[in-house]
Amino acid sequence: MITSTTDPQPADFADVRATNLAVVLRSVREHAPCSRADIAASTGLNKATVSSLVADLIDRRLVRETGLTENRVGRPATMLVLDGSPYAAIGVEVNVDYVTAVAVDLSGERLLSWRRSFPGATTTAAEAVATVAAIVRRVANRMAKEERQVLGLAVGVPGLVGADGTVRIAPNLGWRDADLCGDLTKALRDPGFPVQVDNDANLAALAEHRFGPRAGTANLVYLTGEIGVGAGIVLDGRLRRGGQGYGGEIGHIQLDPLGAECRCGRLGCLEAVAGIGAVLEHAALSPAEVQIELDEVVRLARAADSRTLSTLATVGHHLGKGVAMIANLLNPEVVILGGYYVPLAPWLLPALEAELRGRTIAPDAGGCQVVASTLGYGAAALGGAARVLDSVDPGRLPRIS
Amino acid sequence: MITSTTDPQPADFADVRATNLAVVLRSVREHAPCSRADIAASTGLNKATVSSLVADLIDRRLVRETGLTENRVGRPATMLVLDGSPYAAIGVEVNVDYVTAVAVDLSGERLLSWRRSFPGATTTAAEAVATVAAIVRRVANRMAKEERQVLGLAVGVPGLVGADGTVRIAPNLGWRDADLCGDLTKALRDPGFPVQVDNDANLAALAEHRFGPRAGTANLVYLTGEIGVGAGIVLDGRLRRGGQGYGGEIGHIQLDPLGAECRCGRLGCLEAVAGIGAVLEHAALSPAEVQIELDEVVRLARAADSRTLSTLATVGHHLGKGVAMIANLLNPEVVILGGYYVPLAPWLLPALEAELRGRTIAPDAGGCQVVASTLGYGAAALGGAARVLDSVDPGRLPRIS
DNA sequence: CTAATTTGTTTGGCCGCCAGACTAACTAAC
DNA sequence: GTTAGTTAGTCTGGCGGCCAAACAAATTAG
Repeated sequence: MITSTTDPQPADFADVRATNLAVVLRSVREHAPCSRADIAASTGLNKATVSSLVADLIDRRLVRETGLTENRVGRPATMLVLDGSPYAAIGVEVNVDYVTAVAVDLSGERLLSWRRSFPGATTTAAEAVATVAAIVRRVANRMAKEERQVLGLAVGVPGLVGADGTVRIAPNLGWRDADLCGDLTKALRDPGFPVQVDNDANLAALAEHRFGPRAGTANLVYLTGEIGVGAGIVLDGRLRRGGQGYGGEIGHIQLDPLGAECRCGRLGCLEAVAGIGAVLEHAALSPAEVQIELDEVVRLARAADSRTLSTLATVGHHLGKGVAMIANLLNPEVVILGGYYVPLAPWLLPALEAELRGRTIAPDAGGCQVVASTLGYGAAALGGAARVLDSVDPGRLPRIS
Repeated sequence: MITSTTDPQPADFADVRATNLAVVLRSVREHAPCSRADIAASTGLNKATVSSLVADLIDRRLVRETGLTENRVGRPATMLVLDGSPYAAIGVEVNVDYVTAVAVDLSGERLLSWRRSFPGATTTAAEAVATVAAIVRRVANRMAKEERQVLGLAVGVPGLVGADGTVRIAPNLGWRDADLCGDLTKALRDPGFPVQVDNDANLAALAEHRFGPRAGTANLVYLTGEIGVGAGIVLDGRLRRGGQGYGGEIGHIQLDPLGAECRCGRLGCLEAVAGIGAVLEHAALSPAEVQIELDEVVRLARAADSRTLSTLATVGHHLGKGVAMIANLLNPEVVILGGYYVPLAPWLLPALEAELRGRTIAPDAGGCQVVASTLGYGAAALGGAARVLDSVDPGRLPRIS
């Protein structure tokens, strides 16, 4: 049955068509290369209907016929794949110490992936807008050169982002009430594509949900391991933001009333006792510096330096407390550690898992697995692109025929 | 656009029809009494379509014409209301100290509401099945006498309930791996209606979502204040259970590493430091006894007994920590305190709110309001009925014409 | 070369929504 | 009391999209 997520809206034929277009497009994405007959079989749609829908998608240049078929009995099938070439989606992540930009095509192929150092903590929102706009212009130009139409841009920011794309508070960037979405649109001067802004953890969760090794997992939580710690929550297959869009703010939940002081002024926040700052000796600012310190920590851990191992175990235990909260409250299938947690995962996970299993009421932690992200540092930016792709409504794209 | 929650399923005309039937039914429920023209205006459906859909619903005895109209210019309208009479939904809550059963009609009118003491802590699952079956049989007989068809039964239990209706663990009842749903179905011997089992907090959240003063709020969390504490989480308009259905287990999240020992063996669980047991002098077993103690606490609080006020403030502060976690992670519009918290709310809320506001990163706690439930002790049972009503697919009910 | 097999298109039918015309029933005002 | 105005609900025809089934196409097996 058709179920609308919010207020039930009446349906008509256009909806049926749009739904089925999306179904077929998704089927191609997941099973490519595949034939029309395969699609009909796997979706349950009639062969004739699939033919019509595929023709529509080909008209819109979302799908392409690729050569013929294998050697087997019967008429050879014309295989279909996503047509990556005519479109691109751009994702950008602004963080405390770096900016990342990626562009992907419809099939999720990464067209480019840039990362540059960025003094976020000392940059105003207005300056950041200029920087991001410059990067986006360069990406857009590159896409134009490849004759790709840019479908949209989504920017991830570590902070509270309202539904309208306004950054309410970004503690680690020092921004308040910055209309990033509006200003960026203005700075790009009629960019010809929609601009969205979202929380970085939300976008990273989307990236895992679409591109990660556990893609498609209906319930997953992504934990950013940047200077700040945030959670992106996917439940029942969709990102959940809460009423005002401020969900996932796990970083300032108190884990230890006697813990270290957090930059937010409270004591023992998860971010303070289990953030990357609790691992590194002193808070470095440039990603290069953080990277150097991080490499050093990894080296020491490999060398079984006892002080390092104990620090990492402590952080792992604290992180386990946070993950246990998530597991108890939300019971996700997977919790994914991202950012700087990734290289440290081998030493964090044992303590984390012990804590998790000891603190969850459900047996075996409710089946909750904890893994390190494999998407690299650009997860949030990639997630921005994923969000753009998610918002592609196949029925709305221009027809060429 | 039509959006399916899980894997996208193809749509056809039957789906359009089913969707629109549900839209019209819901419109009648929310705006009753109303005319066909009202429905067309509020849903955007064509007048002709609405007429056809309404005729269908009348055939299925879900909707009834009720007299004519007021005095105003133009042709008088024939008003429509939900036809409560032919159907009933049954909800039951099994808890540590009582069992509640309610039956409601389609419009949510309570047909009956029973509550009886029940020694849950010393009762095996098998005995409970017999007790519940007996109650349900009596309710079903009563409904049969009123010539109502029972649409279904949902039973709420304080514990982990799997997707198949198996009670994995109910700590406060002492049950493990009880196939409550299956056994109950067997005990009822071909009841002629579907039987579901769910967590009590989940059902109570559904009750608030459908029948409470904040009905329709897209993001709300219900906190049970029974012997145990659990959360029911509604996000984006639907109950979210997580991967295995074990979400909402907030009761055993550690709030205070130095806190009192919980019956689960850990220290400082929310349930131990902010459950009803932390308010009452000693854990009483029968609801009558709990009620007497509770009344005494309320009396003392009214009389401004300093020890009582300080106890309630402490519990309120702890509860505030828990609610702050929820607000930070999920950003709901409302958190509803239920069960035994309700009569204590006037003294709990000030401390709770102070803690909440101090611990949430979003300004003004992300717009999160905390209120006491007004649905009474039968919230979970009522929610069971709500769950049955939610699963009513208007297209599936028999046509009479 | 024929049979078997599989793909994808064509045809006709059906169903449900919509727009607009039309009928129905009432109020208001002259 | 008659006429105009207003609102409710039904009827008709058209359209769009899905489906079943027949058919055409392209290949392998024997």
